[in-house]
Amino acid sequence: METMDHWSVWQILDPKFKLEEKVLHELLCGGQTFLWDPILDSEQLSWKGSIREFWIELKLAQDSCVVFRHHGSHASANVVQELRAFFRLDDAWERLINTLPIEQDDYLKRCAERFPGLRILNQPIEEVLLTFLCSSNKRIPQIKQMLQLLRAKFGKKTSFGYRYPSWDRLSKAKVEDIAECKTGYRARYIHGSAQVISTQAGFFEDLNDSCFEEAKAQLMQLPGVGDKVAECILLYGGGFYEAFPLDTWILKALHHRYGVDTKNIKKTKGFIERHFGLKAAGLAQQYIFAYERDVKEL
DNA sequence: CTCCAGGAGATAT
DNA sequence: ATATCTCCTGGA
Repeated sequence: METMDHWSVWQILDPKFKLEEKVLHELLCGGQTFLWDPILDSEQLSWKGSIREFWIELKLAQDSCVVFRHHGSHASANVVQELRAFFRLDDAWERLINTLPIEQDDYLKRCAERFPGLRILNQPIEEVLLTFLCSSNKRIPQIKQMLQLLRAKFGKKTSFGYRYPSWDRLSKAKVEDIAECKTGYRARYIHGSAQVISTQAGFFEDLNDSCFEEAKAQLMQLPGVGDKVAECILLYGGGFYEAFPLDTWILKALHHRYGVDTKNIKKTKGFIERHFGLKAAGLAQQYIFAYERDVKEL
């Protein structure tokens, strides 16, 4: 087998897009996406992963600029466009942050200062749905493994790897075959969701045309999609920054840092809306999540 | 060995 | 509404 390792030259993504190493790592390996692996080559850290059909390597230049190279024969301009969308470079992050109570909230300020430039990535919602159907009761390495197996078994093969499987393909898969991908009881969720999606034409298109509440209700009709998973899908795949996934880390943080009675989900959601607002609550969640996993105090 | 992790769903109160 | 139990798997 011939392995033509055909990589483009390294290029700057955007001269204004600079990040610290720990922030880029958090973005690519912190639980938003599960398609990137850190690579340590000759003391230079980089990350290899994929976005749709593109296979990409990212690293930081001396001046902290994010640089990339890509595999295969794609035009660099297309990869740039894809990466700009992925990192949401054209979103007004500064303005979003300004809607958060950073100045009145020392804790949130500390979180934000620990991960400057942290943002919400933009991923295909149909991929994010599969991702977070796999996520329940699982840690990042296990979720990664499940997705890798699912892609290898049901995804389209490309010259460099496997793409995310289509929901059409998953709808024709047997539960047992999905379970072989170490998905466990989630295999039923994936299978069941695939059945619903394949019988509802335009399922994902309708989500894009819906408001947050409507889209959430639609998603929660799918087996395996509860409140937390729905909020993840809407935040990472739907671009709804008001979404605020309540996982165990965040619940612990809200309880210990703000004294919220997190046993009471309604009170908790009320606090979130009052304190963080609806414009960028999801971004606040991301800062807090990254911070707490980093400091491991709770 | 036991425990439980970045949950959802069913059941019982 | 709220609490408790079970559901696969793998790592501590």
